[in-house]
Amino acid sequence: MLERGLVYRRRAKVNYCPVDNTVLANEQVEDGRCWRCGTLVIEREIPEWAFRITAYADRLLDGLTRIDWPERVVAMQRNWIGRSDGLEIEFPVIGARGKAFRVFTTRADTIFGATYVAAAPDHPLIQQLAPEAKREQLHAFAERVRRTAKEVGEGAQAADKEGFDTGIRARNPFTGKEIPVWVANFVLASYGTGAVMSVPAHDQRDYEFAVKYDLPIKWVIRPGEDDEVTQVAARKLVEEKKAFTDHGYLFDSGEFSGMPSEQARLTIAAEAQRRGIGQPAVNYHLRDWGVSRQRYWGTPIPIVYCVKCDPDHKGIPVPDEDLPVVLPDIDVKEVLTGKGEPPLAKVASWVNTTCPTCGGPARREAETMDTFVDSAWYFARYLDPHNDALPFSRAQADRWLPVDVYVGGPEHAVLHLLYFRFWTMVMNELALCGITEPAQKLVTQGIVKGRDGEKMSKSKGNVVSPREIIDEYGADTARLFILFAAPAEKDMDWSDEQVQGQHRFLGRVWRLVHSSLPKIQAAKGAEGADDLRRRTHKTILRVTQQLERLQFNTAISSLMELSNAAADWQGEAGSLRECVEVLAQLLAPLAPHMANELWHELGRSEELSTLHWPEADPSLVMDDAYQIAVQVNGKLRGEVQVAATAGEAEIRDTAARDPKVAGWLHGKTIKKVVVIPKRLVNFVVAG
RNA sequence: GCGAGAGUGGCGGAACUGGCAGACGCGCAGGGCUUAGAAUCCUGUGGGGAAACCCGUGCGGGUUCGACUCCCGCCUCUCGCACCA
Repeated sequence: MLERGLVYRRRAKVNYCPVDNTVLANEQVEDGRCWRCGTLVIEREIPEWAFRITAYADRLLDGLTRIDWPERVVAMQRNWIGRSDGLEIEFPVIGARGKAFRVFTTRADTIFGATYVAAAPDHPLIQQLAPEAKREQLHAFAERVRRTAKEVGEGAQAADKEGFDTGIRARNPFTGKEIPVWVANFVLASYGTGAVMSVPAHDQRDYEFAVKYDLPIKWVIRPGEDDEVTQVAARKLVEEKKAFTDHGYLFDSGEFSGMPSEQARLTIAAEAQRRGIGQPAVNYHLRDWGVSRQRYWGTPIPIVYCVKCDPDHKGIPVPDEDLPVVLPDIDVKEVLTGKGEPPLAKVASWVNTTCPTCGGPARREAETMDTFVDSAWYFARYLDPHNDALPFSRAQADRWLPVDVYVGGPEHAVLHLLYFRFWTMVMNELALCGITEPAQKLVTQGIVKGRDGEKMSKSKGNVVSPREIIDEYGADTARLFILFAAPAEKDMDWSDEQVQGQHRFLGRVWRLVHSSLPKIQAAKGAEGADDLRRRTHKTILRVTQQLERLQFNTAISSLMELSNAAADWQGEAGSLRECVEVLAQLLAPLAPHMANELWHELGRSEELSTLHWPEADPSLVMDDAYQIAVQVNGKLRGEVQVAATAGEAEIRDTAARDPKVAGWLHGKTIKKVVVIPKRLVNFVVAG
């Protein structure tokens, strides 16, 4: 990856957690706080290693259309990558030859309405071009913005809009008018070009800023081609203190007047390009993935520094034959200073090494990688865990990958699940595997909430451990409870009563088998087609399907139904035997301990997980008679039994003869009869 | 504000592709077993009504013989993102 430029060392402002004493990636900061401990993150400038995930931004976006992942996760990733297509264009500075503010805009169609330029307070041109008298104030303003941003936490509730006239003047390249250049606290140096063209009439943010500082507001887009419509719209917007941000038609925009927004955007961009003052540009919200961590636990970064061969401190990769670099076996506590220094730096015997190029003394990189690096590819290591030459062999990768169904939590949508996809694309590029997407289907399971209905957390003290149920009722009950309570992808509430309910179910199955034993011991094999056998085989079919679809809750209720039917059964002992055996087999994935125990009680010695899954006998899955609902004008009026072989006419006649139905049909004209085989008959009558 | 998802009994939740709404479980009520309890078993359990029946899947319309399911317009809730130009 180093050779391919996919990992590089940079000096950058990083997110730093002062409690965990480590750097965090952008994805690992939630609302300005550390994802792990919730501490407000501070900004620090530390050199670090970073993965060039941004080089994959478009591939990460494209791939989303080819995988079967929940819409929610797909949307979050799309959002996070945040591709934005627009135009970069220059606003020349008046009185400073050759200097210009480059701005990024997605709304080139509104350029005739750009009445000022807003730059980030620390934009490089500001200090350089601002009049002498203003420099100090500008500097103070930039300082203040930086401090507030830190206090509020980046991305937290936005501070009030604040700005400052720099005294610099620029020219709107399309209107030719002189406009002021302001600095504003809402313009981010790290996004786009660090400066924007402000169109207060058509951008809410610019509008609020312009109102506050009394800057001109110029309308250039109107909702229709008609003046009157525009007047009405404008009045309403002024009343609501809103900018008109929709697309529409241009006016007061020179030769572009009358064009619809979409067309104008392209035409204006082309014109800017023709004049050599701008070109199309794409921006992403996604940043490169900073992976250096000042921790012990993590994969060592396999780089050494040699003063002689590498005076710029760029790093020399550890040669393949010396990989992997493993962590030294030390007592971690002894090297922790609590000051955020990498613990490994304190381990002289490990840090000091020889340079792979010149053989002279060298130092190892003492920082370790983000542990998300490990989780990005562990799935593939399972394919070939004993391979000590490669992460895994290509043959195994081709045989197994991609993962068919991956189960995880939605809270990792832009963390693990993003890195996971990126890493797979890199592995593909390195020809380690042939796939570009690691998991075809993603299922996001819900979380179990505490007894108070709140998300479990140690600080709230509402954590319920599965251990509690396991100790009191056993692991089978614990499993059934969790699976039964709600569909897999839904959050569920903890419920002590439901736990007991599952325990009772297992008790019923246990007693069912034991009370059946004397009856079925001497029984012949199951034969014929009685109700219980039909039910047994239908249940096989249903449960198999439900398990494949991960509908564990309904699979369990199907088993409950079968168990209830078996308990009531008065017929053939052979059918009962078959039923309880099947019950044990179908229960095996859900409550394995009890299922195997029962299997052995039934006189079978195998381990259930080694047996073939039961198969339904097709002849027993079909009924030879059905209960059919009878409606009159769409209302349920009766129920009749008809043979499976009955034709439409026969079904209709049987239904009409039913005494209850006949009462409703009496004296009416039948206008239409709808017959849905095996389900219902509907008589449409009048009069 | 933007994006995604969800609204069904007292509760968790069922209902394949438009075809008997409420499966299964919990809870509750009544009963059996027991000196009593625990456990367990049986019966009942959407609302109204004595009954025949009527009403009922967030609200209002629509399509259809028939709508929890499809269409249009709202409301509420949950989650995610949010000064990204």
